[in-house]
Amino acid sequence: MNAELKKRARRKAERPIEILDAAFEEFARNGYAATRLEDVAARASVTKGTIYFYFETKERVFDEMIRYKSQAFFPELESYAGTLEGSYSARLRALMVFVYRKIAEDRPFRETLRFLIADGSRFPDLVDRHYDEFMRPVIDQFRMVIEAGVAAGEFRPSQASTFTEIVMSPALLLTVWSLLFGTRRQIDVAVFTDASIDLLMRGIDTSR
Amino acid sequence: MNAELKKRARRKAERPIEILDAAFEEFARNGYAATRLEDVAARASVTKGTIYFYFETKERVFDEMIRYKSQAFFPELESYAGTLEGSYSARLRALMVFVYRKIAEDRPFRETLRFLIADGSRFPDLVDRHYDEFMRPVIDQFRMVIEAGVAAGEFRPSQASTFTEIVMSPALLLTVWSLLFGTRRQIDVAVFTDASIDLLMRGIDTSR
Amino acid sequence: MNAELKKRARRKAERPIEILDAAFEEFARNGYAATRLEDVAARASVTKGTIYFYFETKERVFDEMIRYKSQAFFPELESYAGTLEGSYSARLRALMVFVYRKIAEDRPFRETLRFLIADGSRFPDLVDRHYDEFMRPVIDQFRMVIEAGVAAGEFRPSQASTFTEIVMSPALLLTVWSLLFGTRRQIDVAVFTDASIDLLMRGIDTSR
Amino acid sequence: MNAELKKRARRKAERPIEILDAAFEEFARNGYAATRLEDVAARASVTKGTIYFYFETKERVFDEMIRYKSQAFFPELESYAGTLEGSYSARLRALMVFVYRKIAEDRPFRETLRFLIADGSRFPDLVDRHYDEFMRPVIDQFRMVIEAGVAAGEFRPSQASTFTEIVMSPALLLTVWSLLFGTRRQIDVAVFTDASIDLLMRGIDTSR
DNA sequence: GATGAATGAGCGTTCATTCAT
DNA sequence: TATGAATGAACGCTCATTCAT
Repeated sequence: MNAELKKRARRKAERPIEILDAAFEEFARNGYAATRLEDVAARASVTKGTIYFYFETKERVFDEMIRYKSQAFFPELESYAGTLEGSYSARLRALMVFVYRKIAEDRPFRETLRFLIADGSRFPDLVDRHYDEFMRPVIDQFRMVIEAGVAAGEFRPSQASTFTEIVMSPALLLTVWSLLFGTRRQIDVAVFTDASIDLLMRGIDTSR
Repeated sequence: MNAELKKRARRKAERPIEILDAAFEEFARNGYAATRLEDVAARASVTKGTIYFYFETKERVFDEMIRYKSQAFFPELESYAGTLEGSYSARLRALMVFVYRKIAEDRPFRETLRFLIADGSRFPDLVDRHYDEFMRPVIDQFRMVIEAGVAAGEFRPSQASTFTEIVMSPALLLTVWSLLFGTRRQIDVAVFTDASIDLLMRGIDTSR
Repeated sequence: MNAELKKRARRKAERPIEILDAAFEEFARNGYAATRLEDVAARASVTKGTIYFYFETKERVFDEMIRYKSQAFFPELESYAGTLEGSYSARLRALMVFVYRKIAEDRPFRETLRFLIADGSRFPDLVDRHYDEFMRPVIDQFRMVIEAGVAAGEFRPSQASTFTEIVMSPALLLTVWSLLFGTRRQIDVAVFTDASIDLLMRGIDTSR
Repeated sequence: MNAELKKRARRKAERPIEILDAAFEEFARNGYAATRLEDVAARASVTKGTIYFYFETKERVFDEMIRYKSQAFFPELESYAGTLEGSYSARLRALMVFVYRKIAEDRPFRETLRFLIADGSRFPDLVDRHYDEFMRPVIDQFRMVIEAGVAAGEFRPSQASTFTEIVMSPALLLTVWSLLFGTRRQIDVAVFTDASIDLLMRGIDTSR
């Protein structure tokens, strides 16, 4: 009976998470407005009323789902960045591989981007948060490596340090591609990443 | 009375277009599901019934709005590409400027991308059409210039010709940035374009 | 050109009839409430506006359609009744055959009954009219023959003269059967008529 | 509180029935298409939403209302038929009285017939069901008695056993009369029944 | 006479939200 | 905690009716 109790307690504690997981799937499938809380409830194996026990409104379910699903890239990134070593070129390459892979493989990240593009105007806080906790840290890490590389004479001085966004733009394209075409026009992430790195590092032009 | 007649006739002919223009604004503001046809009607200064005189369903309004708003980049691109001359490097730069500007300045293009990212799964035909009439033509133009440049020995052989998407990815980032942050974190398109071109042409790395 | 003019004039004169014919078909198919004037118009090869040129409202279209479709049985019946001769038994048989056939074969009659059963409460005048111009005359004719037959000693005195409805009830059953089951459970009208006549004339019982 | 609970539980269980009862009244008054679910709801003292909690569509409300209202004549008839005894003539009379009374007194039966005549084409299953559960059983009972009577030499062989419908046709006339004229031209059921029985048993004709 | 664009009231249906249990 | 019956506002869509041409 103690075991039973514990199981129940554990389940109780996990309820909100189960609901948010279900919400993620449903919102991802239909978008914010077209998702019915009833379907979220069904997917989480609870009833609508239960959702309202844990969350005040549909907006809150969405909001907290996003926060829950998009948390924790920041520390991951920082910690990875801390391990970088060797030439700045190697560091930049490694960072790009890391970020591209994250973006390409992390469905929650991808769908969060979809949510924010679709309904960001209704949830401006989430957009800001996404910038602060994903976009900016990534840009900052790129900038730091690039600036250090320039200082070390390894990279030529260029706009790349002011527009670090450029360096992550192929990764974003990968994401948008996936959001638009799903599995229909899949791009080989590894090869695409290599190509992007190659291009950004060495350029197209031979006339230098 | 002749003037009256003409005005009426002209208005009649323009009704569907006025409705689609209004639909664009409302769908852009709220997304597909959260847009009320009543609001579209009000913005177009007609009543709900009138919309249904011209369009069968809300879906059709959306679909035809997208088609109407995203038409005609293809010929524009082809015609521009036909005027390219000079070194392949110059041609590629010119093409990038042309495409980046289009993407950056054309709100219908931007919002169409938002629509497709948000509700593409409900309108797969529109997604395919967008690929066929925008993405692929752009990619093809880039590829042609790059391959010619490589053949002429002006560009080094690289993955750039197999992953031409990379070349347009900064432009896509510009779009997504705008969709996400609106005017809050605006990027200077001209400078960003220059930077992107510079980077893609010459690369970051100095070690060559 | 004179011919053209005449044709046009004729068509013009026939327009309302064409509309009422079309209305009959549509109302028969869907009932009053579920019929769209647009469909009536289409079937009559005119536009909705034209219907309103000839009829004030949908109710009037229905009303006039019923009057048009159910007219003229009265004189037909009277004139037929005038031709009856021979024994009263033969006259009654002939009258039953005449009435049964009319009911069985006349789709407008059948559908009118459907209309009145379905929407009679909305059109009480039509119901009264149907009674006055169909039900009562039929009953009266039966009654006259029966009473004359009784007076002549050919028929036994019975309730049949007060409840003449009974004599026409098999015909009504035929109608209802058709309205309910369409062609699914068709009854052979001729044989059924004979059987009904036989039964009503001679009875089931042998113990007399 | 226990009383409260019970009352609530009972109400909950009765809700669908209350709705169907209300639906019966409204559909009977206006027909299927012209009935507003809002009025059904009001009559049942609930809101529109509640109806949709119990029934999927307006069609389902109608369908289930018919099934609920027209159930259970079959067993009643069988059980009554089991009690018949005495001469076949007496049995047939008794059966006719039983069926005629049922038809005359049972408003749900009458209105069901109206529904099926009016909207049967939209609900073919209901029409079939009505045939299987009302028309055929009645016909079969009549046929069995008549055939037994013929076998016993009490009835003369006639078409009455192949067209048993004739025997129930006066009852159907009674129904149609009521559907058409309501209380305006009421027929005295008892006397009409007697007259019908008399006529069908003995016939009009004296010339035998 | 005839058209057909336009209206607007109305209805079926949905769904976020509430609340008694 | 959790349920699920109940609500009611809202929205897509329909269609009888009008009216300028």
